[in-house]
Amino acid sequence: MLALIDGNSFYCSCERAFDPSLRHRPVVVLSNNDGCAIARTQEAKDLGLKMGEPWHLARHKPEFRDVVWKSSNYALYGDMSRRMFEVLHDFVPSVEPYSIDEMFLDLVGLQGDLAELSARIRATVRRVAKIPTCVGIGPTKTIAKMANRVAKADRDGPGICDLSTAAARAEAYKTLPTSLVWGLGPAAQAKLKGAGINTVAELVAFPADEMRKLLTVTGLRTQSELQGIACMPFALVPATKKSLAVTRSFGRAIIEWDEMREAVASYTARAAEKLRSHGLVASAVQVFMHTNRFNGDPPYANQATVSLEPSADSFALIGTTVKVAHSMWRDGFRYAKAGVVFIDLCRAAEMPAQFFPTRDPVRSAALMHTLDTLNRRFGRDTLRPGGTGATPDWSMRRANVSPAYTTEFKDLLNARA
DNA sequence: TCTGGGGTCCTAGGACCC
DNA sequence: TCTGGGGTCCTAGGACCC
Repeated sequence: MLALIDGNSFYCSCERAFDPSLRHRPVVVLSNNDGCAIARTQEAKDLGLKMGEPWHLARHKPEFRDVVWKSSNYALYGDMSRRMFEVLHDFVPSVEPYSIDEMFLDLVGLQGDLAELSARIRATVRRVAKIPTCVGIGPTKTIAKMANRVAKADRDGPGICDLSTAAARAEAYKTLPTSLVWGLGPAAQAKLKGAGINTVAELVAFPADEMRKLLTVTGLRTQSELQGIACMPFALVPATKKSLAVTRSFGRAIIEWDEMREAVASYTARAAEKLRSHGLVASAVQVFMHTNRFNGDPPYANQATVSLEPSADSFALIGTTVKVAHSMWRDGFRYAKAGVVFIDLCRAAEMPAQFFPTRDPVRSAALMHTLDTLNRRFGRDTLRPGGTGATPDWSMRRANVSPAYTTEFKDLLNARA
C-alpha cells in the first residue's frame, strides 16, 4: 500500500512558515522573472487568481488588490522540502520524493490503521516542518495520487482520503470525474469524452484493447493502475537523470553579443555545477536562444545540438556552448531567453576513457573540486569562471524575494524572549 | 517594462542497412 | 509483366507532470 503526501500551496506555505503576517491572507508566489502565478494560497484561489496567470496583467485587477506577491525563492523551498522528507523518513523507512512538494510513502508492513497513521504523519509535518499537507492512500501510485486530489478538494475534510480497499474504490469511482486522474491531460480528456467516458468507473470498465487505441500504452497503463495493478514501481533510489538544463528569460531584452556570451557562459557554469553535484558528465549539449513571442518583436529562434568529449568541466563546456551560441547569434534581434541543456548524461565514474583527451582529466577534476568546495563553503559565485556575470543587469527580476532563512547565516531569523 | 523552468515518455517518420 | 521487406537508430514534436 502507498500514500502520497503533498504540501498544500507548497511555495506559499514555505513563505508563511517564516512570515506570520502572511497567515490568512491571499498570497501568490511568482515564477522566475516575476512572470506568472505558480503557487496560490486558498485565499488567493478564492479570489479567482488562476494558475499561470501573468502577474503584470493580474496585479492591476481590482479583485487582486490585497494579494501579497512574492518572487520565488528556490533555495528556501528546496530546503523546506528536505525538512519535510526528514520528518517523513522518521515515520516510514521508504520515502520516494516525486517532486519538490510530493512524496510517495511505502506503507507495506506498517502496523495499525493507515488512515490513523497518516493523520499522525500529517500533524507532525505541520508541527515540525511547518507545512500543511494532504494525504492520499491507495495500492498504486495513480490511485494514491487521485486519492490525494480527492482529499485536497474536500476543503473542510480531514485532509486524508483512503482508497486502500476495493470497496472504497468501487464506491468512489462511480462519481469521480476522469479529470482527477494523474496522467490524463486536456488532450486525453477530450478523447475520453468523445468515447463517452466521464467517470473513473467508466474508464476502468472500458475494454483494454480499445483503451490502447484511444490513448496508446500510456492510457492503458493508467487504466491498469486504476484497477489496482501497479505499473509504476516504487523507487527508493532516484533514477539517473537523462538531461539537465539551465534556461532563463532575461530581465530585459539582450541586443549585444557580449551580453549573450556572458549569459550563455553563466548558464553553462551553473549547469556544469549541477552535473558535478550529481556525479555526472555530459556527452552532448543543446544551446538555444529566442526573441519574445508575445510582444510583437521580430521573431527569431534557433537551437543547435553538438556532441562533446564527455565532461563536467566548466571551462571546457563554456568553450563549447559559447562557440555554438555564437554560430546562431544574429545581430539586430531583441533576445528574450536563452538556455543550455546537457543531454546524453552518464555517471562520471563510468565515463568511457578518451584516447586523446583535450584536458588532463585528473587536473580538471581537481580544479572543479576546488571550485565547488570553495563555493559551498563561502557561498555561490565566490569563485566563478571568467566571462560569467555575478548579477548582471540582464539577469532575471526578483523584486520581492524573501530572505534565505534556512540556507544563509546572515538571513537567520532573530528570536527575542 | 511586463507572459517560468525543468523534467519524462511516447510516437511517427526519415535515413540507413542488409 | 514488372521494381521487397524488415529491422534499427535518430530526431522532432506532442503530451504530460510539477
